[in-house]
Amino acid sequence: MTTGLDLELYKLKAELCKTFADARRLMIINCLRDGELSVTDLVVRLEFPQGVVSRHLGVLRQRGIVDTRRNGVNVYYRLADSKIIEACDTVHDLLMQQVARNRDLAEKYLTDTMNSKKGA
Amino acid sequence: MTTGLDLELYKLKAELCKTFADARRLMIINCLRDGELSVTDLVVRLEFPQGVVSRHLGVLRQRGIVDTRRNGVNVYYRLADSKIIEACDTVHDLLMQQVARNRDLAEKYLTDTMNSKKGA
DNA sequence: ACCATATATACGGATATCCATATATGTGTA
DNA sequence: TACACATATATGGATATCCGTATATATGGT
Repeated sequence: MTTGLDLELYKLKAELCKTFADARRLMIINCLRDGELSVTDLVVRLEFPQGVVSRHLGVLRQRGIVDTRRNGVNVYYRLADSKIIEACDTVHDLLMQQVARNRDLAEKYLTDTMNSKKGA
Repeated sequence: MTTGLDLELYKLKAELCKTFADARRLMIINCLRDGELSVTDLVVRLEFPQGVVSRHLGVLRQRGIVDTRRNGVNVYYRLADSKIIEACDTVHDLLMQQVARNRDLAEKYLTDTMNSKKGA
């Protein structure tokens, strides 16, 4: 059977998710949504220490999320694949869905506790 | 400005991604794709130790990815939101895209090195 | 060659994650 | 109550992640 290979596949997917599992990396990706930016551009916009920006860009580069182009002393980063934006948007939608569900739950809970004091 | 709030938003998104950033959790989610399963069902299918399955289910439950239903001694888990499957599929597509890109790079590299020995 | 700027990496410490095993809890039944 | 089964959690250790700071490297200009 292909059980062993399946595990490998899921490990790769998990790696990919790990790449997105950091708030600062997500912010960097969002900055690159509309086109390439240099490291300094990102440092100015995000106000993270330069070393931090570079380190996260290194992670993104290593995992194939961004591509680079050097122009003189500057290095410009851009998203490697339009599907990355799609993935981020899906995460956004999912989060919004969760927020909505939580709101509904909260409302339901409050209503229930007003009608009868069984809630605890 | 809304900078502070934005950071919170990205932290939540990162949390969400972290939930998917584990091979075993992704395998559990995949098992639940076609409907609810009990913990024992999952243990049998995945052959992880029961404690491991329960722990990961706990993470998924806590982060709103799965809902539960108890029937006697059994607890049945199901995906909380159809968007979760969508998200997993997007990750799958993204991974496949990366694999394709790597293959193209490999081919290009091999071709280049066959045509001229400049490559190093 | 030397300097200034842009970018990348190395270091040490704090925190989080995951695992395997063992144990606790919860539920139905005799 | 006592027992069996299903599920959840606690413990301790190994590994990974992230940060801030400091330092290294790379490029272009003088």
